[in-house]
Amino acid sequence: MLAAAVRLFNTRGYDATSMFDVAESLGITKSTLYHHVSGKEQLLTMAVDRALDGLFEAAEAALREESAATVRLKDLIRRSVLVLADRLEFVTLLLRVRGNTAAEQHALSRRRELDRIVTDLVKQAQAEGGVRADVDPATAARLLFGMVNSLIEWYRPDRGAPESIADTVADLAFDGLRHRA
Amino acid sequence: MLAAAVRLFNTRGYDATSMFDVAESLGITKSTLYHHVSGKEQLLTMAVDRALDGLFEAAEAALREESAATVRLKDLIRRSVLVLADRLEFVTLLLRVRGNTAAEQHALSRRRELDRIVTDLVKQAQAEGGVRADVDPATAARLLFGMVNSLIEWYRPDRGAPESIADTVADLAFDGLRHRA
DNA sequence: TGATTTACCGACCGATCGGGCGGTTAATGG
DNA sequence: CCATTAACCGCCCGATCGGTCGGTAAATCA
Repeated sequence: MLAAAVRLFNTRGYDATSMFDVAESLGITKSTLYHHVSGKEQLLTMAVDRALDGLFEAAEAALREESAATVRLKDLIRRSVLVLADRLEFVTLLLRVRGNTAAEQHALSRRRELDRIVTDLVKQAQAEGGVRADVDPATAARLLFGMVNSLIEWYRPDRGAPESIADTVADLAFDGLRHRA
Repeated sequence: MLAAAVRLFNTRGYDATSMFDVAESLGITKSTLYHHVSGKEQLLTMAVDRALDGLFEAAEAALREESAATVRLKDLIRRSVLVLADRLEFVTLLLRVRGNTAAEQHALSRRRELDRIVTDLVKQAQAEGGVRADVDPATAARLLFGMVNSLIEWYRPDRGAPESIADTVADLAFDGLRHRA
């Protein structure tokens, strides 16, 4: 049910999707839908929470590792890509939230916390000499996850296994496009 | 007037912004607004066209250069960042269009054409040996512009000159995060 | 000056939306 | 077998939306 709603939210947009549309796609009436969920915003909240929980688990797992910050950073990227691929539709919805309601504001603040985690990790990796120090860590973190998050715009399960995409992304992030002899 | 509308569209979302909101932010009534524009969708169309025109000009200027494909690719990235920064709000709106109306479909198809241009350029750069050949050119193009396009999520004029951001992005894209001795 | 155009407004319309209410059928459990 | 609960529906509501219309004030032009 949540999945059906999220699919509609992503294709038509959250505002443009009516509760009637959601109900219809499930073969039930709007009244019945309201018997199961408390309202439209709850569907949104459940969906973005599902996305955020996955991303936080990925981040925490990467941070827990006992390896150099540079290695943990690369792993954070890889794990994030896997979550993106696994919970594609939920993360898609999350990344489109603009913060008009209290629930959306809360989602945005959790996203900012993720941003802080990544920025800190970049900073540590720079300090230990694994990452070039001539880029602002916050800028690097944002560009990095701009690249990762772009997956929601084009990734489809038939375009390769998540693991291989994750490797490509992490590899490209660290070594760049340039050919090396 | 267009600028005011686009600003509202970006902060509250296109669907969530009423024509009354747009009129109010201009200090006029809805009727007066309709005296100047033909409808809500026209505002959208004008805005995304402004963004697309800029991006196409950037792409064509980069393609016109008489240099190696690798250099042209790097320049395309740089020029695109400059357009993003210059027409930030228009591009922001463009990148959020989901294709529900005919006008939005048209915008999406122009975006896909840009994608093709970049993919082709990556392919040429790989053929001449300037870009590593072990990544799928379409994937590389999408990740690359995922990174570039993420600017709309965080770039603010006070966060550095567009030119320096453009250099950072192009540099990171080609050489990666890794520190080199 | 008089005529025409341009900018502007208030009032209104049909459609759609999120959500609520009262009631009915189907399942469950003692 | 009966009572309780869960799943379901038709119908309705108040609010809001994009857009229209008839008309007025101000600018422009002959």
